[in-house]
Formats: sequence, C-alpha cells, structure tokens
Amino acid sequence: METEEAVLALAALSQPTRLEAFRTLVRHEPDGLAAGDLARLLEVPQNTLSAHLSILSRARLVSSERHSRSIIYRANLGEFRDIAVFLLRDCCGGRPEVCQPVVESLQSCCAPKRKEKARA
Amino acid sequence: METEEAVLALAALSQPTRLEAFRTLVRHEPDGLAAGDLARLLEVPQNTLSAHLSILSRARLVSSERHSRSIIYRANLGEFRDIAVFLLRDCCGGRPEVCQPVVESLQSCCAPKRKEKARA
DNA sequence: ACGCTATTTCTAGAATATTCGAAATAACAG
DNA sequence: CTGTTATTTCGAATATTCTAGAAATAGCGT
Repeated sequence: METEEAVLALAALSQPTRLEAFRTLVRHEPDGLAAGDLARLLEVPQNTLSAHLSILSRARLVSSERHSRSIIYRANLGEFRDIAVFLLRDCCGGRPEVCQPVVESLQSCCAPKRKEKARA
Repeated sequence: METEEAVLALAALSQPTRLEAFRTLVRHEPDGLAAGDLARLLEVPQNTLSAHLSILSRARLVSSERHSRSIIYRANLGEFRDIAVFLLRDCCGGRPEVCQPVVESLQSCCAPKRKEKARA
C-alpha cells in the first residue's frame, strides 16, 4: 500500500453517501446487495449511487458481479484491512506504546468472548 | 465518533500533502514540528501548508501550541485511534473473523520488544 | 519605536467533485 | 422483435477544494 493508493481509498470513504454505502455493504457481507436495493436503502437516485459505487470500485473497496439482471456489490474487506494497517503502521514507527490502545480496543471490539451472534 | 466526524477526518487525510503532513508529524512525536519546518520538509509554501494544517486541526487530527515565535504542531494520536476504531467497528458487526486478520497484523506490527520480531 | 522572523488570513482563479435528468446498455420474457 | 427491469454513461449545472500571491498578525531583539 502506497500513499497514492491510500489517498484514493480515504477519498472514497470521505463522502457521506459513500461511507454509508460501504458500511451497508459491510453489514450485508457475504451476500452483497444489488445496486438498486442499495440505492433504495440509502434513498439516493440510482445513477447517483452508481457514480459513487464506481468511485468505491476504483478504490478497490467494493467488488461487483453481475447476477442475471442485477449487479451485486460486495465490500472488499481485504482492501479495507490493508488501509487500516497502512494507517496504523505509520503510528507504530518506533513507538509501539502508541498502537497498544488501538490493538486493545479492537480486541475487545472484535472478540465476542462468550455468546455466538444471533444473526445467521 | 459519528459518521459526520468520521467523514471530516477521512476527508482531511485524503489529500496527499495533508496525509504526508500528518505522517510526518506522527514520526516526530512527541516533540512536534514548527509549521515552517514542516513546510520546508514537505516543500510546500507556508501559506498553503497553513491551510492544510487548519483542515487537519479542524478534524482534530493535529493540535498546535505557540512556542515563542513558532507554532508547534503535533499529531493527535487519540483522535487517530478513534477513527481507526470507528472504521473497524463497522467491519465487526456479526463477523469477528473479519477483524481477526487486522488485529493480528497490528499485533505483529506493533509488537513490543519483549519478543523478537518474527518475520514469518 | 523599528525591523526581522514566523505564521496566518484574505482573495481569487483553476481544478475537481457532486448531483441528477435523460439517454444508452444489458439481460431476460413473451 | 418488442417490452420491461436493472444499471450505467452522458452531459451540464452547481458546489467544493486546492493553490499561492499579497497583506495582515504575533512575537522577539535592539
């Protein structure tokens, strides 16, 4: 991950409709969502959303696959992870104690220790 | 951290000069850097950088403090951590296995010196 | 006070982003 | 082939961002 790629991804996420679109797609993993369904959920015209999805796609944050008449969009969590690591890598240069709180926050956020999630 | 605040921070970081400015300030923690020194390092006119620093400051990503004639800028790693957690929080909804690779990447990246850095 | 240095604010033009109506493209059914 | 649905591309208006010259502000030394 280089600066140029990071800027592309950060710019893609730094617009309200796109950030919500990405978050919605994340919530719908791994099934994905059709472009039209996403437009309806976000209450945005289809062609406007299409432009936003194109930007997210160029930033590799989402991928798309045609499914008969619909085009299914999915969040690309791998790229998302790379960006997170890129951002945090910068904060680790020589001072691991800076990242420790981040790692701890994520551990408590990501580690459901007891109960399995109801959503199936 | 709400969407609006996240968009502000992501937008602040999604411009090459500002991303490099922020990374440079991170590397100079905890001493900070004078605005002029940073402008010289980045080879950007002082007033242009001043506008960028103002945007980073409004997004709470940097803080400033006057030191006689100079104004010392410092990266605000707390806000930075909040953004990282906000972004990753979205990816954790129901699927902790998504975040696991991120946490692992950060752990190896931020690993304290107690253990040798395994380059596996 | 004056000059010198460091930084910001003012200003405006150029570049880029956002939005959406309308037209185009793609897939399927009859 | 024609019609319907799903989505994208085109085009153009509007809004925002970026950049930097010039002027203004703040602090320090004399």
